[in-house]
Amino acid sequence: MAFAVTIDLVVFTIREDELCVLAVRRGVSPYCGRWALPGGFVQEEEGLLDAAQRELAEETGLEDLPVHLEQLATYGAPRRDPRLRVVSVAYLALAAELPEPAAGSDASEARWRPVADLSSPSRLAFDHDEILADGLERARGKLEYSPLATAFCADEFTVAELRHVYEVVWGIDVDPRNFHRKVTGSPGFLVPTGRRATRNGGRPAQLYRRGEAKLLNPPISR
Amino acid sequence: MAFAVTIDLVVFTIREDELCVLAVRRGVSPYCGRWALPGGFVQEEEGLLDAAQRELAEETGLEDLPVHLEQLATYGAPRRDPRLRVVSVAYLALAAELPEPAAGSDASEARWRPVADLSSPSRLAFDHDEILADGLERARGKLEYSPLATAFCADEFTVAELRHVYEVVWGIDVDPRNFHRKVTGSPGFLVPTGRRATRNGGRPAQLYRRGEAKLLNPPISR
DNA sequence: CCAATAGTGTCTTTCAGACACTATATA
DNA sequence: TATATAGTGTCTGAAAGACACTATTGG
Repeated sequence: MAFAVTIDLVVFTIREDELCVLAVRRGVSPYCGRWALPGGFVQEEEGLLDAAQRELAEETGLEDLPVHLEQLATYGAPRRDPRLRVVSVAYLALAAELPEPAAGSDASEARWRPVADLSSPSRLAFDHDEILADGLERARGKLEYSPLATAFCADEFTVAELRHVYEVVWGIDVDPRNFHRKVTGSPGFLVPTGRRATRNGGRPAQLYRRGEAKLLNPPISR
Repeated sequence: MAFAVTIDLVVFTIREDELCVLAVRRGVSPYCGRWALPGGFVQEEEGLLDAAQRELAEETGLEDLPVHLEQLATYGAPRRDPRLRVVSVAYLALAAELPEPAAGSDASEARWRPVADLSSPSRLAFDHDEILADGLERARGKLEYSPLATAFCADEFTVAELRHVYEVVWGIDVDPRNFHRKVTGSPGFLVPTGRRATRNGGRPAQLYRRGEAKLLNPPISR
């Protein structure tokens, strides 16, 4: 039995206080005209992660992206693609704010779409609603016990910017004082650069870079 | 580009104070004679989870197994199988103690092997060392914040038996008093049946069944 | 000066971890 | 009786959450 194997990407970023996902409008059948997650076929001599990185570079138009990329899950229901039997390996990517993407070969349009606009009966193509929901849940959960939130920030960032990531992804308010104490007290999470920045008036904030820590203990609870 | 798609199973159980994994000795090339994880090809009209359930039933010889089964990860390095391009979707299964398994069609032998015996340079076939390691890490992590440990227990079990699961999987001692307070105080985790049992002498213990809770909050920390 | 944001200190409650103690079975 | 295991109570230290307070900028 022969299968086609594809990669689908759930790429999140934060733009203007909203969690956004990279979406493409399909220009070919099936689901022509419908919004979908970006993706494509795995090539003959290509590993799965390699394929995900290639697709990500193609869709965003950028090389050497400073993004987090991890495998999410694999979807292979017999008729998820009406043309042929396709098994799709989904990857989750988190990126700092990027420029508006360019449309790829088989997409008539590519855009950052607020995740809130794609909920419920928004009906992405194929089973992409399910993949998006799984990606969102993974991202939300991982913020708790990993330093993943820094993947949404630029190379240098303030504690307030990092806190903003949590607030947008979780959709709740976080106490600035307790958050500050927690993240600056978590060893290896943040490294002060010595520089300071004034972003929105008020006292200038210390700038930080991601630290070496791979796990947050204790976690930050939702 | 055509791929073969397979399922590989990481099936854990606890036997005689040891965490064991279901392993088969390969009877055909490649890796003939070597130990491997059980698995097989996904059929034409079969979903991935369906295939995993079918393989699990075939390998253990039992239907309607009361086991936990979840997708683990997907492995697709270009030359992980020397014969052809294979993408394998691995599933993690956790089961209460089961009888010694029967060998399948392409395996000369099937056995429960202690995980400790398969560490380091044990060299399972293909990339199965990596899959096993990923499965072990997933199982260990999930015990912390989910009621998954009950999947290793029979339908009715004592707090001591549940504690034993944590001790064997994590390889550490757990304080019986604090553990008892914690799990019985976690709402929806355990449901007392009213029955009692004497397993090893001493005061008989209350018997419990799994509750409805899908998440443990706060988690039990390693 | 005031407004706004950054960052610290302090109090209360909750919970993990250590462990003494009581309860109920078998030999 | 002794012994083994089940289950409860209590103390201590760490950390979460609430929030008063100080610090440093711009207007």
